[in-house]
Amino acid sequence: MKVSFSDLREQYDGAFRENCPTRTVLDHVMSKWGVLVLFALTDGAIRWGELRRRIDGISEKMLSSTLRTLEADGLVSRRSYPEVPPRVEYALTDLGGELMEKLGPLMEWVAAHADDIAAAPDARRAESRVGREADQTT
Amino acid sequence: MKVSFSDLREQYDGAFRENCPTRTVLDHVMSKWGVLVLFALTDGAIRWGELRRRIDGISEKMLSSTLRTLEADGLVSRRSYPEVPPRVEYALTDLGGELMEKLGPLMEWVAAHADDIAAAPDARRAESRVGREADQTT
DNA sequence: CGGCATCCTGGGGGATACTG
DNA sequence: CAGTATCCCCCAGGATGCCG
Repeated sequence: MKVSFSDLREQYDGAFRENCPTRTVLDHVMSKWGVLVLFALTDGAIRWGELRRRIDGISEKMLSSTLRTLEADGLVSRRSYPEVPPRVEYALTDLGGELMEKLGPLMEWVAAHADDIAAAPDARRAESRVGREADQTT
Repeated sequence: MKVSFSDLREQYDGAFRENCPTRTVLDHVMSKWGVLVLFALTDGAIRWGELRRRIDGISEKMLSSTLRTLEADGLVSRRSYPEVPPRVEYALTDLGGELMEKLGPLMEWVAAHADDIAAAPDARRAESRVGREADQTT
């Protein structure tokens, strides 16, 4: 492994513990819709309806609740204009922006390899990284 | 936004479409346990029981199913030794290793800011990134 | 030890209708 | 337009038990 996760684990091994805040954040950010909503906001502030249209398949309920969660987490900001008809814009906070910088490379990688993975036969099982000599029971 | 998500979106805007493979991968990787399992494997191959012990709160069922999913995705390899008592080791595949390289910085960031976010009052709502002049209805 | 099989429950999440 | 409210369903996921 090129990345020293050991260091991370030493400092934040609590990530593996149930009560750790990391778990919560992970659950919010990595939730089914969390990533997509955050990702959809990377262009800048957009309106509720636009968000809904951009994220295919999301229901009003989930969009609302996801936005509320992310807002409570301080990752997304909500700004409503006292107009009629009502207009509300959502945007990433500075914190959310930082997060997306980390999330960006990941999304790119996933997008690039999605087909490989989705189409993955179990043929790839042989491609083990462990350099051990042992029988494959399977 | 410092990252050019626009480029990504142009090429892979399907990420927002329901049938897109990206969605599937995201759901698997970003699932409640997916990240933690992958993360726990970054030290190298470890045994089933060890995994279970490392990931606090995971049930046998979820560990098994998560491992099977990730294995089918070609991100994790499974190697069983024909011994008695049985021994099975799991490890990241090359693909899984690549993924974790992208996931690493994210995890570090999350771990570092988890407390901020978890403890986030709605006070942070004011910290909007949009430089617009408008009334805050809330 | 390393699992499946089974049962069961909570809440994630969709559909629809209504409101400011 | 931008939500909230309500109903309801489904399955993620925990608990338990058994097997190779």
